[in-house]
Amino acid sequence: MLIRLDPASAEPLFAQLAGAVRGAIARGELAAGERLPSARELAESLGLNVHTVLHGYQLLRDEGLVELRRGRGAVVTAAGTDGLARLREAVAGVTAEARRLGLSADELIALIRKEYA
Amino acid sequence: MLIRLDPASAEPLFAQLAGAVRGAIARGELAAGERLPSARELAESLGLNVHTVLHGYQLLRDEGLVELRRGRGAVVTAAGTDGLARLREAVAGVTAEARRLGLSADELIALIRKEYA
DNA sequence: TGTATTGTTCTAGCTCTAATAGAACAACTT
DNA sequence: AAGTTGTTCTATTAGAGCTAGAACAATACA
Repeated sequence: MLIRLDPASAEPLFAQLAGAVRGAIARGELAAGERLPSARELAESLGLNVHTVLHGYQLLRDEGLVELRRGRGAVVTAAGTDGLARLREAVAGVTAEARRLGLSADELIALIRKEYA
Repeated sequence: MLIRLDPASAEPLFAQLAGAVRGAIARGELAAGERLPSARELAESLGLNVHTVLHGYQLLRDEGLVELRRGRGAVVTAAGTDGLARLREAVAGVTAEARRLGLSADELIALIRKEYA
């Protein structure tokens, strides 16, 4: 799993890291049960602080995509791997775009219904 | 044009302001050539600092949505409408993906609302 | 032309978040 | 039993966002 981070981006490093893992899961590059590198390991190879990596991992845990256990590390959950993950990314993209355009949830949903009909 | 800001949001005030104007343009509430309130005026009515409003205006200018001129203020440009087209494309992509996965419109909308919350 | 309006630029200070750093600790693996 | 790994704690640094005040330059308009 290749991870590229942009320190100059407005998006925080921990969020970029979480996004990279999220995308890898969505694209099927990471299967359920698979282990991510340990935080210390990944921090070393990315030139980041351990806390920054753990921050990203904890974000993924809060989203239900990975499980964190001491001594074992971060493991991809089964819920994170099905086709819904891909859809979720698409949904996130659309909502972000809609938000960026200042649209409310209802306004976006009106567009969706129109498109679905 | 009604503008609502949430000071508690993680999104900066200047970005929220820009988003509101952006949405109004996308929805056709603001036509090309129309003038926005002056920064001092809008800052007063929103309870913000002039610099914060100008920061938002300058963001819109960098995006090509408005033109800024001293003595005249912020004027909506003609290029202001293609953002909506981009959103429409994204919406089409998501609905296609959802259909492919066998989701109903309501199931998709549930995801959208969850994402928007 | 003269005057008011409006964006531009500058300095300054405050607050909060992100990121780094080091350390001790608890749970799990082997 | 020993090593690995996430958890928690305190602390510091750097930068963004916001506010504030002032002076300035270009435009609009009477």
